[in-house]
Amino acid sequence: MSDGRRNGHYRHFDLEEFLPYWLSVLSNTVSQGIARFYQQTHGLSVPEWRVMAVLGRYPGITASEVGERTVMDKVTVSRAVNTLLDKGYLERVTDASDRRKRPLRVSAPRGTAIMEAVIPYALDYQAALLADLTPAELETFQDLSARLLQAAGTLNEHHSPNEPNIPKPRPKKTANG
Amino acid sequence: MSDGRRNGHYRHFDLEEFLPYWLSVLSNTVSQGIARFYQQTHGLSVPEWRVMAVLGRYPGITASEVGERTVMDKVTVSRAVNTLLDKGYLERVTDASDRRKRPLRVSAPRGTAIMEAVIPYALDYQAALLADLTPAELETFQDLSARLLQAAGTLNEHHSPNEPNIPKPRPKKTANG
DNA sequence: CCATATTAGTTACATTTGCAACTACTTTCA
DNA sequence: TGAAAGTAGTTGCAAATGTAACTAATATGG
Repeated sequence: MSDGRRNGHYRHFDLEEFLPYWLSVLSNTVSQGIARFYQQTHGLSVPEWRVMAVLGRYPGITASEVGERTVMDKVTVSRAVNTLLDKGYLERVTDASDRRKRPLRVSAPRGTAIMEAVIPYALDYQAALLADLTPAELETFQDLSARLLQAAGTLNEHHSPNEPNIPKPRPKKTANG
Repeated sequence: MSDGRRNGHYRHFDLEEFLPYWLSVLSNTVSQGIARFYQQTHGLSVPEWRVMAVLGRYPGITASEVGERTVMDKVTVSRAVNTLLDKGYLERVTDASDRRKRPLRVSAPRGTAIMEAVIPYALDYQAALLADLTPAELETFQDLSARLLQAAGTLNEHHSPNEPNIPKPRPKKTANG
């Protein structure tokens, strides 16, 4: 029974129990607390925070590499990087052997100071979130998440909508449903 | 050790292992496939799809109630509802005993047809995502998610940033990561 | 009853975001 | 070599989103 009907009305469907929906709610709720912190107290947007975080860990990578690691598109990264440069939180040079590449790093005192303020808060926040879970449960959760992510990834490659039935109202990329 | 330092540089921090971040990546990846489907083939945005879904299940509720059930704010709901009315997928009346209230329902042939097309796809997509998990694992995942959501909810109420240290660069609400 | 507060829903404005097109530079290969 | 193709990053424009301010209707309390 995959035709969507059962006695004339459509198959039972509860948004609340629909995986994409409640993952979205969970993600937004979990992100909210920490995001509000670094936004309100340090003026960092989510993309900015992500850029700082990966550059803290991988100094000298380029914007493209930041994008790969953070799953953000290059426009988002570009804008975040430029804002952070303006704020003095990042330094940018030019790769002499390939002048398209602009390696980035967290700047000497200012950028480092921000990270030293935000990271402990982020780790404490995460610890508080996970306080109820045993280490085993956390590991299970990570494992199951990883498997779902894997499944979603392969599904999205192969399982694209067969053919649009409707005037194609302008393709989208965003998601959250 | 919660001061963020260790030998002069900040505490080890991996964005990839940070709960808010990877939940965001998971949520986006999982949502992408199904969202692309109903967007490209039926012209529904994420808020529109959510509105249709809850109205399919709870016919006759108002926009406010839709907002509560979908965790979307009233402006988003209002706009989605008006678009859906324009498209002929919803019907709206006025509550005689309280004329502020405008009960909504999925419209007779057109709205129903959309739902009959999208719901089976959504359920099949979810089934494909979960195909690798045993029923027990799914239940575990739901349980752990629920506990995380609960924890995040209470954290967000009580654990607000103590006091902004910086010129408050324009409060935000959005979150992810 | 009437002033005030509250609730449902919409509108306005400012930001954010995303895709496409663009510039600049490098690689490929004929 | 040098034209074509590819890569790094930016910019322009249009759509989506969020906050606050608004209208309309109802409830409350003196």
